[in-house]
This record gives sequence, structure tokens and C-alpha cells, in this order.
Amino acid sequence: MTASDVAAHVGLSRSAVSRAFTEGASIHPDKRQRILAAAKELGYQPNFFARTLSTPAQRKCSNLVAILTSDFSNPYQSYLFEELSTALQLSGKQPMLLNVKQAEDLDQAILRLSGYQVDGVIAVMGSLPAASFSQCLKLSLPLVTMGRADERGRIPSVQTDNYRAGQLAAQHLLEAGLTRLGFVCGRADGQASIERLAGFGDALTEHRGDAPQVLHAGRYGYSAGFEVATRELEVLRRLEGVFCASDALAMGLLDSCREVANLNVPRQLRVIGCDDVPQAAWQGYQLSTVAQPVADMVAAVLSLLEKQWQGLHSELAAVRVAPSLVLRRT
Amino acid sequence: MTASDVAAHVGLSRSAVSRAFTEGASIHPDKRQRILAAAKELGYQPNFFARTLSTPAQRKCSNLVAILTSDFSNPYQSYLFEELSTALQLSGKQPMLLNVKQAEDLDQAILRLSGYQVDGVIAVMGSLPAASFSQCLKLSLPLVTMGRADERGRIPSVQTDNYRAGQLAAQHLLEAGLTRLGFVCGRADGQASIERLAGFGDALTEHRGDAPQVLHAGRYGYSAGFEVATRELEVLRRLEGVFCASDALAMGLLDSCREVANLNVPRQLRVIGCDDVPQAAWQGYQLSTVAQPVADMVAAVLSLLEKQWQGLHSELAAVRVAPSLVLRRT
DNA sequence: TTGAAAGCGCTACCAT
DNA sequence: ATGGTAGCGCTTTCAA
Repeated sequence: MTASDVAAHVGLSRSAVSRAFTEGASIHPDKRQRILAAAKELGYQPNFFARTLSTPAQRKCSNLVAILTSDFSNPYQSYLFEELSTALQLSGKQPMLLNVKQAEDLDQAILRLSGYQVDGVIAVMGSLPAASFSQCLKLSLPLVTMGRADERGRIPSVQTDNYRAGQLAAQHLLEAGLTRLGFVCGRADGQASIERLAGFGDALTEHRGDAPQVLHAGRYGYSAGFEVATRELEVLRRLEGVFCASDALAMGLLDSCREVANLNVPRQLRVIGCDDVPQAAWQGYQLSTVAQPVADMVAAVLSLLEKQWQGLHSELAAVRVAPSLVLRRT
Repeated sequence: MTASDVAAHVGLSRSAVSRAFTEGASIHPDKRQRILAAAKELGYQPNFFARTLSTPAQRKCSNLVAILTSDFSNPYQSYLFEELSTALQLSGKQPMLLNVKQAEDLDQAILRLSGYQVDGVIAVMGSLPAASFSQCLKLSLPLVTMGRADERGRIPSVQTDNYRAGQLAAQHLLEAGLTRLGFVCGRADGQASIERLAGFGDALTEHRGDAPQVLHAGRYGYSAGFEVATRELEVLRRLEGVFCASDALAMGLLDSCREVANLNVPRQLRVIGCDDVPQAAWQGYQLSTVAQPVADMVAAVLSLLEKQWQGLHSELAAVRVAPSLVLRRT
């Protein structure tokens, strides 16, 4: 089905058909109606590829935006992904997905993406090195990363203010009158964990508390939380409250307390997580947590992309969005 | 960056560049090397849009495949989605995502998709009526649905053999010597729930057991499971085992038993779920379940698409893949 | 094996 | 407001 087919069907020119599908083009309303009706009947839709091809370079635009991600099993990632794809569609963009398993593939993958003329790339991969994105820079392909800023500040990024997240967690535990506090770290080299710990620790010392006891889970998942709690049970028994670097860690720890340690939460130990994934609200957990402001983050990402499309490269930055406290049972 | 730019850079023709990127084209190996090297240096990648445009209709192909889905918060969906996108990429296809919130949007959405020249559509939306896909049929856009067959058998589909899933669950509970059994239904009108119940019930009567007591949760999520268990506590107390239409339902029920009913699982009540989502293996749940054969289903989906691309419409069918039992603590 | 040229479906610019 | 036409980047004949 092509524009010519439709044109022939209604007895008008190809140009007329094109205009009927172009917002604000000079065409008689009646004719536009007739053309649109015929198109609907014939199942015609302008070929976006051809359209992009013929549009002048200046405002060429495929409306395709790539989302790069490496892990869906992570509940926070899939939650973020839901919001991201919805927002993208709402603003008229079509999300393309790239599931990147190995960092080495990245340059190659981005090159392929450029073959699809994507308008921009959103990278949701906290653990990937910024160096991997050199190809985007080289192709001057608009890019925004989420969850991790480029060390050299050359890539626009959006992330939670992790330092603030640590402060909030500390504030909550301190207000409960607790003093012996701990922090469960995800990846030891993870920027997020490091910053959360910094905010947490600073807040404690400011309030004349002791520095937190740090437990190393090594990863951010449920199992890691369960395992670290089982392994470090003695440490946990001496604590009054812990801040976990992710909700999944907190939930694993919680279950270990319940089933292995027979440690009552929140009576003997208060637990606060970070992310506010849907499961945190489950009646079985009722986990208090520091909520990542997902909606705000998504809005910030779109705005950063928008700026790049408008050529406002000067105003780009590492955006940090404020998290908030969600208090539940733990 | 266009083929002409690369051609100029190496002092050859556009045609040569095109051939360098075409598998098995007639070109001197040395020249191909030079061109490929130059392309890499310049960050050139053939424009897939233009390529699709110029390729003869017969084997025209964008390598774009759309995935339609309506809910990512569902853990089974995101798990399935992970597998699907990976498999697609592995076979050289690029997944495009369409998050469909409202069924009415569907026709419109599919039309838009056709504008992107997608090679096929995979619909992962159990709860959408088959009628919504008329647009695909009209455009003769290859389509495969997952999780729900078209009543009239006109749309190729892949799903778990839900009847068999019910049988497996029954078999497990009967082998444990239990007789007073129940079934927790998700959506009362959901095909999956109905079939699972049928298999479950038939297996029970075959073994001379009573027909199962049916509890209606109304939805498939965690909260629905928690609520139905709390509401129907008295019924639950009289049962020895329940089969839940989804893992999320089972987990909600489990938590309600633990926290509200003080009912010991598995001693007083055995619970078996359906799906085998990652959370089912969490130490806090250790949920026995009927596993959906996700890898097999994904393979079947790709194979059905492949057949449509080869024009083998005669061999299409509603594929049913066998589930398997995963026994854990409950 | 190679370069020239036609044409894929479309939009944008011409004239009218 | 309308129809004709050039040309977007590419693949593919066709000659050579």
C-alpha cells in the first residue's frame, strides 16, 4: 500500500495524499477527509522510513528512541522500564529495545542502532562504564544515561540523589531513637552504594552517632541480601537498624531474619530499603524504603533528550532528582 | 555519513560500498576490506530504512519485530519479555516495544507499527480479545499471540498447556495423600484460569477425589491472593492443599496464611502456584509451582513467525507447550 | 569485478 | 490549493 495507490483510489495526486498526512499543510479540508477515509479503508500508513529519508536533514527525525538495558529480572529495572516506555509513547516516540548482555557488544550495538536512524539513546545500565558510549559521542547521537553519571561529566545523565537517599534513611532511623546502625552495600564498586553510604554516614556523624557498620552483599539482588544476613548474623544481632542499598537486598535480609535468625523486625531490628519497587508494598514485607522518584527521573530524561534535539548542548548536565521517604511497617 | 562519503574517502563507487556490506556480493576481497575499514573509522552504517526501501518487495525485510504488551509490573511478563527480546536479538531481529494500555488503541497502534515496516508482531497480552487484531489480518502482518489462543483459530498462538498444568498440580497434591483440595482462580473469565481448573478438576475426579473447592481472587496479582485468603479463611482452614492460578496469587495467599491466619504451610496446607517466576525460588517463599516452559514458548513463537515469513501459512496452529512441575518447600 | 543509472515511497519545492 | 518533479540513501539491474 503506497501513497500512489491511495491517490489513484481517490483520483488525486501523490502530493495531495502526502499533504493529507502532514499537519498544517495546504489542502482543502474535504479532500483531506476523503483521502484519510480512503487510507483507513485501504490500511495505508505512510512509510516512516521513506518519510525520514526525504525530510530535509535539518529536521530529520525517525521518532525512534532506543532503550539500552542489561537486566530485566531486576524488579526496579522493569518498573523503570514500564514508566519509560509509557512516557516515550505519550510524547510520540517509539521505543526500540536493546538488551545488552556484554559490555563489549555495546559499540557494535550502538552502530547498528544508528543504522535504524534512532533519534536518541537512553541507557539504563547502572553498571556499564561510561567509556562504552564513545560511539554515541562519535556519531553525535543524543544520549542520556540513567543511574550512573559519567565520571568526566561529558554524558548527560539522570539519577537519584543517592547521597540524599542515605541522609533520609539515616534521619528516619535516628528519629526512631536508634544509634547502632548498619549499611548493607550492593556492589562494593557501585557508585550508588558508595554515595548512599556517604550520605548515610555523614548524617549519622552529624547527629553525633557512630559511623555505620558496613556489610558487603556484593550484589543488589534478593539472594545476596539473604546470604549476607545469614553470614553476618552476629553483626546484625548487635544492630538496631540497617539501611539496605536496594529493596531486593532488604527483602532477602528480612526473610533471613524471619526464618533463620528468628530476629523480630521491626522490634529488634529496623530495616529500610531503597528503590520502592512494587513488592516493597506487599503485605508480607511492608518494607519502609527510600523511594526513587521514577516519574521525575523519566521526565528529566525526556527533557534532556529534548534539549539535545534542540541543539542546546550547553545546558546539559548530570541531573539529580530528590528521593523521598516511604514509611511502612519495618 | 552516507555510502557516498565512504566511497569518496576510499576512491571507489557507491556501488562498491553497498557491495562491501552485502553478504556474498561480487567484490574484490581487498577492496571490501578497505571499505569496511574506512566505514568503521568514519562511523558509517548503512541506513536500514533506505536499504529496506530499495530492496525488491519479494524479500523486503526491516528486521524489526514489534512486541505488544500491556503490563510490565507483572513479574511473569517481564521475565517472558527478557527471554523474548534476547531471543529476537540473537536471531538478528530488533525488538520494538509497544505498551498497550487500552484495547481500543490497538488497531491504531498496529497501523502505526506498519508505518515502521515491522516484519511481524508478537502480542503478549493474555487479556486482549482476538478481535483487536483484525488490523494485522487486514494488513497481512505476521502475528503470533502468546498466552491466549484466538477462539476462531485464525491467529497463530503459543501458550502453555494449561489443562496439563492443572493435571500436574493435582498429581502432586494427590501423591502427597491429600484429598480436600482447592483452586484459586484469577480472572473468572480468563481462559488460563478456566483451563487450569478443568485439568485440575478432571485429574481429581479421575482419582476418585472430590471436585475442588473454587476460590475467586478476580485478578492474578499478589494483593488479590492476599485478599482472597483473608476473606475466605474459613474455607482455607478446611482444605489440605490449594492450586493457585499464578505464583503471585500463591505468594499473596502464603503471606496471608503466615501473618493473618497463622496457618502453617506446608504442614496444615500445601500450596502450589503456576508460572515459576524468579521470586518463587526466593528463600522466603520456596514455592512449589507448575513452571511455564518460557524458553520453549519463545522458540515456538520465533518458529511460527519464521513460517509466516516463508509463506507457510498452512502449517500455522495454536501451539501448546508442556509445563513441568517444580517442587520446593510448600 | 566494476561503475553508471534506475527506482524504492516519500516530502518539499516548484510552478500553476 | 494543487499537480509535477527532484532527490533523500540505498540496492540492484545493466553494460562494460
